Amino acid sequence: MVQGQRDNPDGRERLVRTAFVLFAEKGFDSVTVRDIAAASSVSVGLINHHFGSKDGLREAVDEFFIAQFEDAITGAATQELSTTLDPAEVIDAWIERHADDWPTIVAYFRRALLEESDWGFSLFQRFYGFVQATVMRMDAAGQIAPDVDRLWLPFLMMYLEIGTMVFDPYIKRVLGRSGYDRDLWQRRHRAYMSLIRRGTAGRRAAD
Amino acid sequence: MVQGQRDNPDGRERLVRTAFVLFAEKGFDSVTVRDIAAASSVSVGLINHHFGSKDGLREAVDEFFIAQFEDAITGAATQELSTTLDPAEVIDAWIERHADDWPTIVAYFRRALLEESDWGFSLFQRFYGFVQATVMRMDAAGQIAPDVDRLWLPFLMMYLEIGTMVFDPYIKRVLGRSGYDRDLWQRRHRAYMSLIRRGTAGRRAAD
DNA sequence: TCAAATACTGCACATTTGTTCAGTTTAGTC
DNA sequence: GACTAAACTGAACAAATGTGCAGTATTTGA
Repeated sequence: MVQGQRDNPDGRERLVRTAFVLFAEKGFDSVTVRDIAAASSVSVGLINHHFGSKDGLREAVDEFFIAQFEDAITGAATQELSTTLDPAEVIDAWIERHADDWPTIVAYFRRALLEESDWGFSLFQRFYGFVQATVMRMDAAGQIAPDVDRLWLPFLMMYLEIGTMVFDPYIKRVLGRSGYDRDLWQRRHRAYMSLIRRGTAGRRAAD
Repeated sequence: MVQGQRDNPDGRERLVRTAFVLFAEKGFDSVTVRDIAAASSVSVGLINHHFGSKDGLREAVDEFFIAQFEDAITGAATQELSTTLDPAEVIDAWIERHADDWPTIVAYFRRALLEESDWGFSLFQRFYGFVQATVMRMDAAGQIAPDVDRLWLPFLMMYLEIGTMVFDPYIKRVLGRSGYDRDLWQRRHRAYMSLIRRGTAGRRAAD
């Protein structure tokens, strides 16, 4: 039936995957239905047949993105929390697994944030909830000094987490390579953890 | 003659200021020349008369923005560095002075960064240079531990600085008010300084 | 094998949008 | 007050773009 179509890369699915890449690259408004149809090797009419409108296609692509993103992020998060492996190894494995789609996912993520759509907000909110949970866990473990601002800390940590996603195109131009290159990404993770724990100066009291 | 026009808010200047606000609110592509002309109470033709094209207008608006932004940022930075006043007072004065234009400036800044245009990159680069200089100054003053990653630190600090600019629309929806509200902005600044200096745990060694 | 449902095509249409340009108004100069 | 240059207008134009739809091909189920 209709659902069966999603298995083989024909028509509907090819449109979604192609549109996903094009939207990520150029933004929703800058991509025409003719571009998408041509890149998918189908006719323009097929878009409206399956999705009703260009906006309908966008919704489908949004869902597709969420699935990809969710998979990549929460997969990594739960893995990092639940395993006793060396974090560096976990990161390695994660990069290895998402090397291909990650740039597109990041690019799409950027667009979503820029557009201030409702679902972009829900994405932000989910991220916020995740970081907030991390903060509460750290707090319960006594890793956060009493005079640290509990309101801003989660936001600041979010900035640090999302920063590379949002600014990677510029990182690339400053450093000559992506912040998601294996070694750079690992270094970033260590630098991030270090900054969170003890800032730039002095060494932390215990542990 | 031509230059004299810039003094009184007629025609050309009104177009630039209006377009600045509209671009910041909706983005370049989503604003039509007719929107701009109508909001400026002039005819469509005048845009091409003065700027040659819609892109010409954008360039003029970019220049206008840079002037505003430069003024606001570097003014605050130099003031904060050179005065012996309480930083809180400096921030207060700064907020007071830019309360009106700041939201528009921030919104335009968001668009510029997320569009990946060349001049958006130069904006990023300028910011990067500024933060890097701060890091070097801190380093020279011995405020940075030897094992801190010198490559990532400037970027991470940038994320913290720019974060509120880029994500303020979402902050607004999470907290119910802008991160640039007087007290929130002050708290953010303190939280930022604290995080940079000593992280979340322990107290710093000296000072 | 037949029929109905669904995938798919591609042209036509209406709307939007940036640009052009011939004409009009305004402001400065001698 | 006449002359000129610049500011300004607004209708017309062409290109681009999303959508509708009548028709064709393909798949599905009995």
